[in-house]
Amino acid sequence: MKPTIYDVAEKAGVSIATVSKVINNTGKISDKTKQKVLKIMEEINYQPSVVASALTGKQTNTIGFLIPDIANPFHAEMARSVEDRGHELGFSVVMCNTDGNLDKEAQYLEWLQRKRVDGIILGSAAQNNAIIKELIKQEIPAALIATDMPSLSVNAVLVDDFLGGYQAISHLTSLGHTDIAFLAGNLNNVMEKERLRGYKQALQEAGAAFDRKNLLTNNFSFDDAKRSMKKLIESGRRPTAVFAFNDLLAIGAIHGAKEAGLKIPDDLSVIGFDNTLLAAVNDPPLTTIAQPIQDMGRTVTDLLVKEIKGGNTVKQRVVLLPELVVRQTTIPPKI
Amino acid sequence: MKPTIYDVAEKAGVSIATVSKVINNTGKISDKTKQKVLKIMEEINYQPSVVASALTGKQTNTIGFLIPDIANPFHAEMARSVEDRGHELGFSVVMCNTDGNLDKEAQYLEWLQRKRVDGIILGSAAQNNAIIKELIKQEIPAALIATDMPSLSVNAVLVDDFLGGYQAISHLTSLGHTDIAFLAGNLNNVMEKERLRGYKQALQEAGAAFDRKNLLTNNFSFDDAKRSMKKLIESGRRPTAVFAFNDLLAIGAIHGAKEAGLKIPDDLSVIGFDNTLLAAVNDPPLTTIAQPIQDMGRTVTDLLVKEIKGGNTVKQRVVLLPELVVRQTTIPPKI
DNA sequence: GTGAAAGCGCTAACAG
DNA sequence: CTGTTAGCGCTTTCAC
Repeated sequence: MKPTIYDVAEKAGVSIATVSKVINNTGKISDKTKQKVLKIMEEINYQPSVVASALTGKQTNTIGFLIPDIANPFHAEMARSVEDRGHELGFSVVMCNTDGNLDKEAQYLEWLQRKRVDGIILGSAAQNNAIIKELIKQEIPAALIATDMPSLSVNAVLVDDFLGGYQAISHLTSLGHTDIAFLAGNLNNVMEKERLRGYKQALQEAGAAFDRKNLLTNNFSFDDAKRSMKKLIESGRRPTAVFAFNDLLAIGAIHGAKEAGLKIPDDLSVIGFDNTLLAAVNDPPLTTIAQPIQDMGRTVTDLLVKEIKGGNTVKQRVVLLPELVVRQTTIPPKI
Repeated sequence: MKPTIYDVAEKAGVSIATVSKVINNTGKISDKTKQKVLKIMEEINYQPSVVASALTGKQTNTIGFLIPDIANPFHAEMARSVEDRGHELGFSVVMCNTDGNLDKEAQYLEWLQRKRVDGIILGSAAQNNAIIKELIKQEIPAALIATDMPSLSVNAVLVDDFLGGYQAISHLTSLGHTDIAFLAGNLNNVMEKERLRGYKQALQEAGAAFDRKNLLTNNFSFDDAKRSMKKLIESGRRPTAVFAFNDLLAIGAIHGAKEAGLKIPDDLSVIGFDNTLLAAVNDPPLTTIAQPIQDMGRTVTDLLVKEIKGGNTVKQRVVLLPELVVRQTTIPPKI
């Protein structure tokens, strides 16, 4: 059997209360008994049960992390930084893949509560904020990452998507492009809408007109992006540049364009978003808008833990700024 | 306050024991009281505490998952499938990034035990099996994934690395290559050694000689792979094909080769390992040896859960077979 | 400084 | 069928 606090107490010739105090460094105990207890704990390799202490009202030092899909490099890198930071702060993180599915989300949330996690990071709650409201009502610390919920009082960290879109297009227009396609997803979320706004703004500032036909939607998959790019080009439309919603789609677009006979970047400049591993590894290396993924993960974790520890701290919304990373897929258009 | 079993009991006019029975579907209770209790639970939104029930000896329905690095696509895909399967079986999974660091590993292991996870999947325990022995001694269900521990009695799922190496090289020799570099990592683990064995075997069967100079090591990073490939070529050595330890390294090699002025696959055939997203997305799409990542994750999870539930079941070692996926980076050598 | 004792929310005999 | 009761391992007053 695993040793309990009673075992320690007995062998050390003290009461369990005393042992508890040395474990938690609370109350007053003489240095002598403290050492004695410590020694015994060491000897019998005693590990205090988190379960038992959680039952008495203490925290579980666990946070739940809801993400759409850990296999997606963007989310994986995020998860990595959340886990790292969480661990530094003494928390373990349980991951939950929601696939953006509301039922799964709700199910996980309930499950996490039953496990008494101390707080929850929502990496995907785009569609339904009822869920978050519930969380707030139950007074469970929560924090959003890369999800905007303007009407809610929750800690959140996001990236300035408008600026990201603006930066991407400004880079392109400064190179001389004016006919720029936007390879979006379903355009149903704030992120995309903001980037689109940035796109339009930059276009306008460059004196170029916005052409509705340059707006491509797809289901966020590599293959779909590839297909729709190919189709676009084969249909005769021929923008000189593409701005994709993320690196994966950008690379899909590149593949599609190549299949349609174009050369990258000679015939088509391409810019992505996220700056994941994919962008660096692509050939030619992909110009992209970098999200500060590390910082985002770190920051939400800090925010959440602060709320867990501090009780009623002021909620904040941290907006991180994206950054243009110029690599080799964007050049001036060939006339 | 969150409702407890007492609240339910009181409002339903029964004892807590009765409530407990309907929660767990144990014992015998009349359908009538059962419905009544169920109704109340619904009404006050009662969620049984996992913590409390764990304290009475029941399981926590949590499994720990130790991985070197979730940001690595191979591990991320694995994590995804472990999480999916775990969730299907009613378990949540807490992830732990070890970076292959023994201290971190030990620390996490202790932490997980204190949390009373029901079992642990080791995705990285390559170097020190003392840790696993300890786990076994403590009678904590454990399972290994993609890690060989020949001398231990643990559940494990692995892929036949010898076969993988053999398949890769056979494919290459059948195309006519005989001068094939092996871009490995540090060659310190069984996986690499097995693949090397496969490499040698296939080479020999093709009547080609093994040349020590074709053995390249690196620190498992993209940049390092790129650098060492470039250096090799510039040094005048010029194999007609490369077999890389994983897709990332393969792509690194491609970049290095290109920088050295070679064309892929015209001047150099390249084959990777894993068949991650990277391979599919690379341009040209990378020929690779596919590991059945999904199945591996699913299988370990099943194995572990069976052990958790079943008690003393017979341990097994499941060896999955890799598969050659021919894409566009391997062609016959130009003479 | 230290210990006795009352829970935390739930499960599992054991009675009835 | 249903209820009583004794813990699970730990924290936390409150006495001494």
